[in-house]
Amino acid sequence: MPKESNFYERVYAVTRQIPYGRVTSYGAIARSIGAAKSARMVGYALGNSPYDVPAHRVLNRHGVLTGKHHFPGTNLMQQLLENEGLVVIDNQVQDFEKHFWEPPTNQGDS
DNA sequence: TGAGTGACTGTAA
DNA sequence: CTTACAGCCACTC
Repeated sequence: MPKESNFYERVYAVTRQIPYGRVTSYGAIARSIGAAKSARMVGYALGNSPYDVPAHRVLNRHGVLTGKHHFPGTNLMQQLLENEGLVVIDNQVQDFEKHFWEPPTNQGDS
């Protein structure tokens, strides 16, 4: 039986809620699900995400496309972000704070 | 059961 | 400003 790891499920749930043209950080998602210390696992979970979650909208704390190498293509992640109206330069999102989207904290509280 | 690893973060120099 | 180190949790082998 495919046990549903609550941790992963929460990550997918929050990632799917990221609005268009917005971006967030692994740490922000981790905290929203009550696992602030597991920011690394958030990215790990996205890699295993069985859904089409917009993982390209998830960047590190500095707004850098740390996981762009994990995407198919070479600059697909950057292309997707630019396609949403964002400006990416040198794997870094410009005005990251301005486009930053903070996930709902109620994800960790039923 | 135990050891290794990572799409991170924060603090220090 | 950049570079370096340690802590951290969940997962896989």
